[in-house]
Amino acid sequence: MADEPKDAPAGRDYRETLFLPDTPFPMKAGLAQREPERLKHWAEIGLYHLLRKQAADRPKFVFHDGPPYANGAIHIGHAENKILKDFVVRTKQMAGYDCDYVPGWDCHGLPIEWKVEEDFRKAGRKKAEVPAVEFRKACREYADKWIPLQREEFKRLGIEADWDHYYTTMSYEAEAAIAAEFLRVVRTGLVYRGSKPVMWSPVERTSLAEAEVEYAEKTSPTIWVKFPVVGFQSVSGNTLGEGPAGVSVVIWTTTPWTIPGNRAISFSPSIQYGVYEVESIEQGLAFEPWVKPGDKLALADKLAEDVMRAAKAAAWKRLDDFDGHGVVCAHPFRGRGYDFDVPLLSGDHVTDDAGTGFVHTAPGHGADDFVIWTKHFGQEGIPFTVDAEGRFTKEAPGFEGLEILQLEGKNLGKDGPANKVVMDKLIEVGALLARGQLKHSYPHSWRSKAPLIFRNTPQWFIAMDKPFRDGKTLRQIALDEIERVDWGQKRTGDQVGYNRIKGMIEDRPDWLVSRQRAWGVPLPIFVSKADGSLLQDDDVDARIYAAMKAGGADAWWATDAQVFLGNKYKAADYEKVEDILDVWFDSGCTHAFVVGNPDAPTRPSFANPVGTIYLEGSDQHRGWFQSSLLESCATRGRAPYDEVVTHGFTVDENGMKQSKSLGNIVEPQKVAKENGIEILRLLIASAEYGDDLRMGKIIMDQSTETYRKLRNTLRYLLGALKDFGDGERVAAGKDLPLLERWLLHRLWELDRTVRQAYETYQFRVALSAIVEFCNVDLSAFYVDVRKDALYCDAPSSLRRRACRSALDQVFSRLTAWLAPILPFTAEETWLTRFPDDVSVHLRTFPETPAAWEDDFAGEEVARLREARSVVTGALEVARREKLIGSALEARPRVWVADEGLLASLQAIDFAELCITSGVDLEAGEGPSDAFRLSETPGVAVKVEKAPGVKCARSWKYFDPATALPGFPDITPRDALAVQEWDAARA
RNA sequence: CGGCGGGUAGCUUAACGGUUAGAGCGGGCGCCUUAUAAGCGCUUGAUCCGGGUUCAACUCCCGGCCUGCCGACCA
Repeated sequence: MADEPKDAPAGRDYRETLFLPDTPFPMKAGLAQREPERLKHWAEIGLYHLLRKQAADRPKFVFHDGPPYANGAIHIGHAENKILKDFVVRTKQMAGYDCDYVPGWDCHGLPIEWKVEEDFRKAGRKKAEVPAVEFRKACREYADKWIPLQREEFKRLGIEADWDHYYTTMSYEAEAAIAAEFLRVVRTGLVYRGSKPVMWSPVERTSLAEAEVEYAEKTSPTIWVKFPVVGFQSVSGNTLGEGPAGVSVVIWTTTPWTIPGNRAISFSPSIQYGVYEVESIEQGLAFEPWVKPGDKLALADKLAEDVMRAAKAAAWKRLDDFDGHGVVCAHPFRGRGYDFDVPLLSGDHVTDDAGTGFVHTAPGHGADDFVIWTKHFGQEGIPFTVDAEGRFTKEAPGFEGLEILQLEGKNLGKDGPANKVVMDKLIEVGALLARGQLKHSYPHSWRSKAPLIFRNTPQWFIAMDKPFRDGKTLRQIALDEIERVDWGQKRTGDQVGYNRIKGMIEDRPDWLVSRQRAWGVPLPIFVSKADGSLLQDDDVDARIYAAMKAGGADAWWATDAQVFLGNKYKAADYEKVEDILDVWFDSGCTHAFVVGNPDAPTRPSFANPVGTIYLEGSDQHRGWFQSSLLESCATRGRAPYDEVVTHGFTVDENGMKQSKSLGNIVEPQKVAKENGIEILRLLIASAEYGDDLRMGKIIMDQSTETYRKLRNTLRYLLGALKDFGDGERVAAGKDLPLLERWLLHRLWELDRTVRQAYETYQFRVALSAIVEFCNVDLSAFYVDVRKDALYCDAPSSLRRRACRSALDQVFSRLTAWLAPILPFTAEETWLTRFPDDVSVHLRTFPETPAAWEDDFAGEEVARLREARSVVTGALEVARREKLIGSALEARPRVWVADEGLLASLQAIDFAELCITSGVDLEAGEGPSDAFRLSETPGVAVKVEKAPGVKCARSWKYFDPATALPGFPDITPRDALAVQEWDAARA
């Protein structure tokens, strides 16, 4: 083209003289392929270490990673969690902190134990036959297999972290630290031995988790048993009048063997009870019923008839109301070793749907039973009536050694003699009212299919309500700390998280920390056989810690007790506890061995932080938030965090839980492969993540659209800023045209919005402000208006230089603000413009000069845009009427009633704003047939066709008489630009 | 069943006891062909249901429906 004769006045193709956007930055992102390449590049330049090095002197902000469980491929919930964490870490880093991120894994616990057990079984070995050390080794290997796999999946999400120095709860160091932490708790005096009924399989001699239990049909005996009333704890409120003489409270149960364990009877205050007297019994029976005329029975009114029929009574009458409050009964076996009182306790779990309305309560053999008993009497008085094999102990006098279930032979798992002997004894003492059989759903082991029992077992607890530190209890300290911590108020402005954790800590029972399992950290304690006290000795503790640090938790089992005890104590005098710790205790200790004490951080970037944050799903109020809080309050008297941020869960597009059976699972790996992970990151950033996060095709498509818009905006900026340099820059000031003053003002506003939103973890607020700015302010207005100047003005034009200077500032901020959310695209954009720079992620958010605040420009342009919208509306009508196509074909006549607005419009090039080839401004209301918008009164528009000829370069219509010599087919402005262009290439 | 949340256009969301419930995306209809698998304009479309408080309710209260999380050997 440059070879074309320059004196050819007309017909010259001016296209090459335009400054159209020009950039190698592709419109199509190709995220799925490019993201892995970028990750590789970051790994090669050691971005993580560059970040640490660069921020070494900055204030430290601690982000402590809650460890996911090292089992299975990551799912979308992991992705949401890790991506939100990444947003926090990156925004903090770019806001000027040193925000280190050490990822971790939770390794102990049942799920892995199950898997490993299954592997052994497949290899033909039962768990009981596998030596503990070998079993634990297999568990460790199992976890070790998953960690690198999950790590790679997390990396693929674009998470910036110290992936080479992650923590695990099963490292020898961690296991030793966890044990040491527990010993610290022991020193507070909060650890005690109590008991609790658990699901127990006598056949397998083990406790079971709820998930190991399945329910199956079983036929059980049912018995109605009389408990004679012997007195009252309080005389108030009873309506028996003449007293308790001769009345029996009747209970019903399907487990006769639990009668020796009975310690109470539960009733409901909302059920009507009465005292019923038997008048006659059924005749002609093949046996003699146990019920006799004259028997006085307390029963729920609604169930009295059922009971009487079961007992074969023929006639009865209701004597009086019966109120259970304060009533005390005798155990049916009173005088035979069961001489305690059996109180009636008021409980909400009691119903009158079946039975008698009174519930047999054996606190060692049922969950409800245990709860109601401990509510009234604590751990006192709960007997251990059944041993590990399901045999009665000496605490069931008269029944010692009897089996509940058969433990061997063909009838393994069938009823043993216990039920029958107990029933015979009840008959013998005259306490049995009736009996029968019932087919019902009953818990069984999912492994052996044998029936289960609830069995009271000794367990270790951490006391919530025992004063220990400055006279305060663990519950009080935790509640005090809850007041200090921000539970998301900063983000949401509500008290939901605070209320939730507070309610849980207020209500929770003592912390049950012992488990009868294999894969975990032991309770490294010795119990005195003489008095049951816990051995507390610094030297012993030190030996335990050293051994575990060198050999892991295995050292506890592999080492002879005497080695730990040293010379001071005799192993024979102590019981070495074999239980393992609740895995929640493990993860509750991560603050201790990952972040460390303020005075002994595990790494420099954790020293003296200005704040510490935990961010997890809201289910962790029950889990990690709570266990970390309690552990740290017990050992350090303070919460391990200053802020807790929570998120909801990922559900499908209809708001339903994602599950395999519903087939509505979105896999992050698949998203990365098909859409690119930035699409997912954008989706998460645009959601109110405190609520549930919906995932589905429509939402992904929308996120893709948003991505396109952002990418195209960045691409346009790159194209428009080609070869922009400091020499061209126009500083902010009075010289700046109104539009650029306005644009900088908008950046100033956005800067505040974005910073504050990031500061309060409201990524959605920041992102929507950015996206709206790109759509509404930049694309649909500023860029559209300034395109003419950008493409057609001479490079020396102040207008064009001001425009490019302002766009340069836009570029600087957009790339920074988007970097935490779209780390790949931000990097691609930044390095496209500055290929010699290292990384956009080493930047901080650019400071925005206070001088950019320009309320006048802000309001003025807002007014101009209102007037503009009347014109564009009018143009649309003209277009429909085929008067014009392109806006440049029009020259609207605009009547403005408001003098101030008219002056504003006259002060600028309103035609440029409307992208028309001219505009005629007139004062006044205008003719009645002019176009108006009701929301913008006082502005009227009539569209007229632009006169003149179409400029061959800028396509604006102009008066050819004004053309410069030699350039008859383009406007004077274009002629100057072409001259400049030609001169530059002469 | 109990505890704690959520329910605003097709989607992501804003709003406040008080104009006509705001925006972006999408959809529809056009324009442009100088951001072109782009850009511009116009347009469509919503407070889960039923009561109550109030001059006024998406907002506060009660009840229902749907839905999510939690509910001691699951993490």
